[in-house]
Amino acid sequence: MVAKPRADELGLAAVAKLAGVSTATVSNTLNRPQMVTPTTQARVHAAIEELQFVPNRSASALRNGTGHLIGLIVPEIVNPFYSAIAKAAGDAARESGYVMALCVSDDDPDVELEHIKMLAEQRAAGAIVVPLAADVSRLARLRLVGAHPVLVDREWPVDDGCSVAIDDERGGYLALEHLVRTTEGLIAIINGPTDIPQCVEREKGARAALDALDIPQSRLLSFEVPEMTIEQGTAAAEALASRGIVGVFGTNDQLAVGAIRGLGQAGLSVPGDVAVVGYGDLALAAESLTPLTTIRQPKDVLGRAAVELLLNEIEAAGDHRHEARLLEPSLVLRSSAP
Amino acid sequence: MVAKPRADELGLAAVAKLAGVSTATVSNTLNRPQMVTPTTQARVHAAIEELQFVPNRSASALRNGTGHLIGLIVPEIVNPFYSAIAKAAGDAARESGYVMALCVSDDDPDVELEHIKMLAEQRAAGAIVVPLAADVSRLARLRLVGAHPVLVDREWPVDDGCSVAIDDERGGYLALEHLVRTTEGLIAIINGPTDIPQCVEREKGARAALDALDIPQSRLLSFEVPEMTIEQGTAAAEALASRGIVGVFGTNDQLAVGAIRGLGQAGLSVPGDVAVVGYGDLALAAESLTPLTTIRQPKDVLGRAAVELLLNEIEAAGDHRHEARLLEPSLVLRSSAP
DNA sequence: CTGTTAGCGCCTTCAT
DNA sequence: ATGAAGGCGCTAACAG
Repeated sequence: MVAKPRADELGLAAVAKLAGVSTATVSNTLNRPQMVTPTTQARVHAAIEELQFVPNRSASALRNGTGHLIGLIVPEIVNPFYSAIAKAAGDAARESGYVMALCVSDDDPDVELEHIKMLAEQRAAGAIVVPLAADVSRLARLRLVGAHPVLVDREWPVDDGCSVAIDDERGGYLALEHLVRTTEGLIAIINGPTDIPQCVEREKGARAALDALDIPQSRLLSFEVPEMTIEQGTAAAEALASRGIVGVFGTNDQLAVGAIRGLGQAGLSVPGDVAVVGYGDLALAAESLTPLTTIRQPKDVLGRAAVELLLNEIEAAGDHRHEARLLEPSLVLRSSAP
Repeated sequence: MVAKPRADELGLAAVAKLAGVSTATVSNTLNRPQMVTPTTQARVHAAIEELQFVPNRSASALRNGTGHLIGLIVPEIVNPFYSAIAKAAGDAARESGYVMALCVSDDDPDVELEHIKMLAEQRAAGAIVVPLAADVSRLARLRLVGAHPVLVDREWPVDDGCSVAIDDERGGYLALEHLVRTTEGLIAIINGPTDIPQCVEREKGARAALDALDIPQSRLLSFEVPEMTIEQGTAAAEALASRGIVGVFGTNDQLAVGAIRGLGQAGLSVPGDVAVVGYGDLALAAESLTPLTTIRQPKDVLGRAAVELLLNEIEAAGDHRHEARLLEPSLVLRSSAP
């Protein structure tokens, strides 16, 4: 048989040779230590050290059909909500020995699809997806090559995978519950477009709080704005100022911060005349001139949970029940609505 | 010869069989189209479509010694500066067919090292690193396995790789030039700790502007704070308010926004009594109650340039001159210092 | 322009 | 507990 010149010089074979064992033993030492005598392990590790051996994951990925890569597909990354998720998911991935590919779809379905293809080509073990379109069928591509998709902030139309989300209805409930309990009079909800599911859920929760506390729905005035920005919040509050409101629920922190400004410009003080509650607990909320009472979303828990569900699914041999986890938001009290 | 049951059913071989060509032709159609007759290409593509064939990059990575993965190592991601870089780098990577692994070191050298190891194991083609420690020798691990490290925001001690950075001295120069040209009187620079290189550079540039314009250094008062936060900016401005200053240069946007608040609390108006310039052009700057004049850092250019340098180095056969690129910041005029 | 063939480095059954 | 050997899917020589 012809000798393999390279294999003896680098790679697992070289380690085996130096340690005086076979390649299988080296592989076992690395992946199933309990199958190898401690003494042998020590010899192997010494050889690894000596040769500066770095295992080649492409090779094991090829051999095993799947590797230690997972993908995270998000619409944006320059957005504290998503970057917090990315941070948490990346930490969890690393702790489990996985590398996390960052895929920013930039609100473009074509880009999202391109990322899905690339992850499929890399034979990623799975992907955590904050999907753009209601149509999640394109994620099927991933299943075709053995990658497991996990949804964030949306559930599967048919029970076809794991998902994690934050209970937006509950968040809306908490916000309004606080406002009605601490004020008497008209409250306005400044909300984004109704084609954003989160906006609908938050308002639904807000109105549910009214019902639960036996308060007429007429106490809550809806005000819809086209964009969820500070400017729109300011404009909305200026329009609302003359209506005699005592409370404002901005369905994200930008709207709420804008509302505080608009109220101020209209001569109303926060929280003296009007209490304001936001949603999201971005840095913006704490850093605002009058710190914002808001709904905190457990972004880190969300990110870690997504990875956890994904790894569960990967490691589950064949028996695996998909799981749809719903996380609880919480109220953070600050000056704007004490 | 014994038949290979699997290879005929999926993978490149199956495509070859269906298209009635050899595996080499399929490979060529995919990677060197110019070497294949258009007619044949069409047949191959039809077969690919038909079989829903997804090439396996682990296999080609193994074969080629390196794959289509690059890493981005950053200290944080929940920070608009780094997330903007990540966005740009990720876009550039995707456009070139690379997947980008996000590695957040969380200001921990051990975590950074762990990421380096993992990228080495994956045989990443390269890594873009915003390094933590002054010691970049650990990046050598990457070179050992054929991965090319590119530094961001720091140059190589010895000319041993490519790097990109933003000219902080120039930024400081621009900030102070603007302040001295639009005011008359004492200016304060509120700066972070001198062990942060960027802080030193920015102040150096600020003082260089004074020299260049023949203004005595005594017109610029240095004020150092332990942390570059809004709170510290506020505190600094309050302390400075009684000194009769007419201008403030906050060496990041947080300090500048804080300064505006502190000045306001001391009864001084911005820009009426005092002009304020920040640094960074974060969303915070534009969204501040009095929008902030600041120094814009070309974060997107930085991210794309890093990938460009990296790919240049990867694709350069053997002849490659390392490049250290320095990017120009610019002044963005807003209300705080018109 | 296209076909044949020999591994890339590792893992895992099968034997010992 | 350890050794031997085949092949994962693909590419780059070389032949034709």
